[in-house]
Amino acid sequence: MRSVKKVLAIVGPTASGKTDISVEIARRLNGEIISADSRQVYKGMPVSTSQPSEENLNSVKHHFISELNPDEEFNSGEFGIIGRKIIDDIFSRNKLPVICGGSGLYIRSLIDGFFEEKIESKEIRERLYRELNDRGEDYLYEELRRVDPESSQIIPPRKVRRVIRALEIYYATGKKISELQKNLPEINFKTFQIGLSYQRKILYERINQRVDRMIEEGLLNEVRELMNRGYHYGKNYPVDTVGVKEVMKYFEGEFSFEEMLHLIKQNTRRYAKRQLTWFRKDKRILWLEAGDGENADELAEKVLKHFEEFHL
RNA sequence: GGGUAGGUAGCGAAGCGGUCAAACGCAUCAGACUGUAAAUCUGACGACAAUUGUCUUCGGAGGUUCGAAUCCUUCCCUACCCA
Repeated sequence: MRSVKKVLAIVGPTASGKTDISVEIARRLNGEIISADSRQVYKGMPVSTSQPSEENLNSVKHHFISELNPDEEFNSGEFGIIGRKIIDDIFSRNKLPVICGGSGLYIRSLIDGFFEEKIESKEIRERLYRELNDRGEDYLYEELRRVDPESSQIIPPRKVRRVIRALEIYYATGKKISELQKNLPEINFKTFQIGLSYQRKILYERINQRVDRMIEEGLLNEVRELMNRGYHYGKNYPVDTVGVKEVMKYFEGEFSFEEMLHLIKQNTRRYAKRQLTWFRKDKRILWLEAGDGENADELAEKVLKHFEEFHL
């Protein structure tokens, strides 16, 4: 008989200090970090996405950091599939997988699994976008209602992208997305999720400070470089990122430096709020009140204690 | 001292006799979301009851009117201009 393997996941909103804590823990428990962050996977934006420091990257093995160019597509489904392979591999080397990230959907895909069929059709998707243009979103929604009523119940009419994705799958395979979504993969590990929580006010202060630091660390140069390489938030989704988009608009003269700074902070706060809404819904997460002054070591200590007490 | 423009809910800003608790934007809060998720989308937002409900608001005080944020008088304040 063998016990089910345990995986540790550290979640929380942006600027909650996940990165430092997870590195500390990985160090102590002989772990490797699986970054569950939809933007840190990309190269060329270490400052804007607050990637782990060079030092951290060197001291602990990280996965899904700086692996793709901003014109390469990636998504939560693929992340889950590849991530699970990596988790198996980490276990096979007798190490502990430590998931760390703020992209809720990615984490869900990784630890709970989405259907694994890879369905993507550029042509169909393009056709659907053309239809959207010509006939509007109501038309597409009607189409979905006809083709996959169950999904149309779940997907709000205004969420065009999801309507399109559902239709894309239907036309590419003849299968309904609502049916596919019932085929969840087997997950051979159990995840203990711990969330870092702060009083809203403190979190917002941390966010504001972090944005100021990003400027000092060369955010503007980073974005300039992205632009020089031809990336733009209008055509490369990975670059449609808080902190990048605003700087691009600043360079394009859309607003002043002050306005840009203000907007980055504001949008980051909003992002954090959405993350909290997402994570709050997952009742499996154990929340750890992080307070203000605590350092990564102390917090890591607490996380470890809880992790040890977590039994299946 | 004179002139002009203003003072509206957390801020910005509409409204200029009834349909105004008062448009709209922002901030804030709450929520949805299984393959672009740092994205996309929804709702609440004077107070209280928390669905049709009640109460207190539109610088202050008076007044006109069946009825005022909207008209009149007066006072206070702000900005700019002339002294």
